[in-house]
Amino acid sequence: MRTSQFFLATLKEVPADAEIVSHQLMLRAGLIRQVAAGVYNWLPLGHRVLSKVSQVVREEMNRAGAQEVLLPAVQPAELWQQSGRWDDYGPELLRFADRHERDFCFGPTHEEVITTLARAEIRSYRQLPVNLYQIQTKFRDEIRPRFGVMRSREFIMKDAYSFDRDSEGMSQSYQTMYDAYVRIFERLGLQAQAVEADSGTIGGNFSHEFHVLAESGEDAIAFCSTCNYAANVEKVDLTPASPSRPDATETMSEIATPNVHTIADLCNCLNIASSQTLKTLIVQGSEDTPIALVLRGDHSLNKVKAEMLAEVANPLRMASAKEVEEATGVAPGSVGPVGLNIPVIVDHGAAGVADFVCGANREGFHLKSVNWGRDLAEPRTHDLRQAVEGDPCPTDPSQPIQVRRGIEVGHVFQLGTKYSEALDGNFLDAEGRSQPFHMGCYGIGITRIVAAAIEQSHDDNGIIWPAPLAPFDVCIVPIGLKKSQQVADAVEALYADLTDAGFSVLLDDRNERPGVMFSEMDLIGIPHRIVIGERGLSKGIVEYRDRASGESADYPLDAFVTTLKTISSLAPNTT
RNA sequence: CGGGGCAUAGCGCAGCCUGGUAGCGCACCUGCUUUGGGAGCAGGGGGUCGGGGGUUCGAAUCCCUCUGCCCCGACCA
Repeated sequence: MRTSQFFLATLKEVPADAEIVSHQLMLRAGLIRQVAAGVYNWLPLGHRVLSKVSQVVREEMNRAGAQEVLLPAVQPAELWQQSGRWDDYGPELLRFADRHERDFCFGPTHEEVITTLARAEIRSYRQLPVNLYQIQTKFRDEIRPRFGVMRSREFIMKDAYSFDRDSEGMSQSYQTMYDAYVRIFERLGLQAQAVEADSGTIGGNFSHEFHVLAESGEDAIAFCSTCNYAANVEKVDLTPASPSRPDATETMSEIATPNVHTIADLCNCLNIASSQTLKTLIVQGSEDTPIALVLRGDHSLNKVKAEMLAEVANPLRMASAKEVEEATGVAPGSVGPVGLNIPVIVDHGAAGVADFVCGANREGFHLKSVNWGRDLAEPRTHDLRQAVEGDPCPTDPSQPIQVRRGIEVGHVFQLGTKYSEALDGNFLDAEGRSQPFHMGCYGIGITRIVAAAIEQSHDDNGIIWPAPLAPFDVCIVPIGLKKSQQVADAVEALYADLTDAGFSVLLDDRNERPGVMFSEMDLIGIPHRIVIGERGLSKGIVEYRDRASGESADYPLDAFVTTLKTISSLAPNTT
């Protein structure tokens, strides 16, 4: 490809709306352009990268025994009504009606469609197991799309669904996919980490996320420093092996705290640590009654854990100020567990504090030196809080966990029979009995991977593509192309030779100044650069430069194709 | 959905407070010069000032309204 023919759309300035480096560079390098909030055009350069990602994913899925299909993007409401998700999925599901006023949605995921397909076509255990996948555009009407294609509303996802006769088979299919994912991220040149995860709204009971570690990541991942435990912080179990609490040393008293409604205010006012305070959150109960959740002042509520409680509404909803007042008799900010006549569930951390400070259920007052089992009943405890750095590792409690940020690029779930039961996805087993499929589902964010790769690999000059993702393998920058027939001849010959050797080559044949060409080739991140000018040609050499290291060296022109083959095969991430 | 902000040339912005000729840098076009890290000089093109309504002799500027986009929070792959 020649730059004079190629749709290059680079930007010198950083677009004002782009926050994170991958978004900035994707716009500047001309990979994408925004069309609407969370909706993007993929320009030729970006599309080439996208194709590289898809191709690697496709090859590894095929190798793992999965078969590619293409399911519809638009799905009828009935399917979602049957699974119950028409109501459960919420406003994130983009819904619309056709000309006959029939309801449809734009698929955010495809469990319903695939299960219906399997129900129709798979009748016998002899046909199992099956794993079907697609690479397709999804739409999720995110409340707040941000960070470019990192969290867009329209995005491309590889989603696979496995069908097995029993849970052992499902576990095997799951493991096969897990292994395939490890290979995929390795081949893509990404440093990805598998972590234990919550299965969220997709449902199911066993799940791992694959994360690319990056400061800009939206998820927090807990690692153990010694064992190989790694989990989304939402998932970290903080149930203590042996609950303990210091003895009470003081007598409870009520103190005036005018205008104090936050933990920070309270700590300032009384000059105490937030770990010595308790906060009381009122949430909607699963019946109509509100529930009080009590946490230490310095801890925060983990929604996933709260939602696991039978008496808490799922999804979790915080009570409004008005509801709090109706339930407790006082406005938010003054609520405490003492004398509360709604159900109270206390986090293990909060249950371990003695002589604590909490709201007095009376405007302008707090209680001080409060103790469980004395000033109020021994609490009903549960694991409710978000893990933080330094919490004990669930596998080896003697070790503290570390918390790092990650970008979720893949997620594997064991679904079990949730969808097959809801949608009558059954087959006949060897005894002729009807059984529901044991399903698994496996997602990879194709578009997000492009952004994640850039987050992980860039410098001040632009993108540094891992070789397997690069839109072109090598670029040729001629010096004095229009002036020197010698340069023009050498460039054309090398371009042809490299192309014949199987490299994808970008030849900068514009009449630009060298600085412009260097800057743009750096920005778009081509791994290998060759500079050809009269100066070198007179000695029979060309200059080679490695984008990642910035190191350059001169090589003889006549054997350069062989040289580049050697160099590129030595690079850490080769195709 | 709550809170905040922005909308003026392809991009980045000024002008608005205090109403009166729509501007700057980059990009773009032409010419000359230049050619190893986003060139110099000269000339040039390009804007319903997000839409609608109002106030006024006169609105980018003041008022009302709608829309879009961005940020913070709750939500999520």
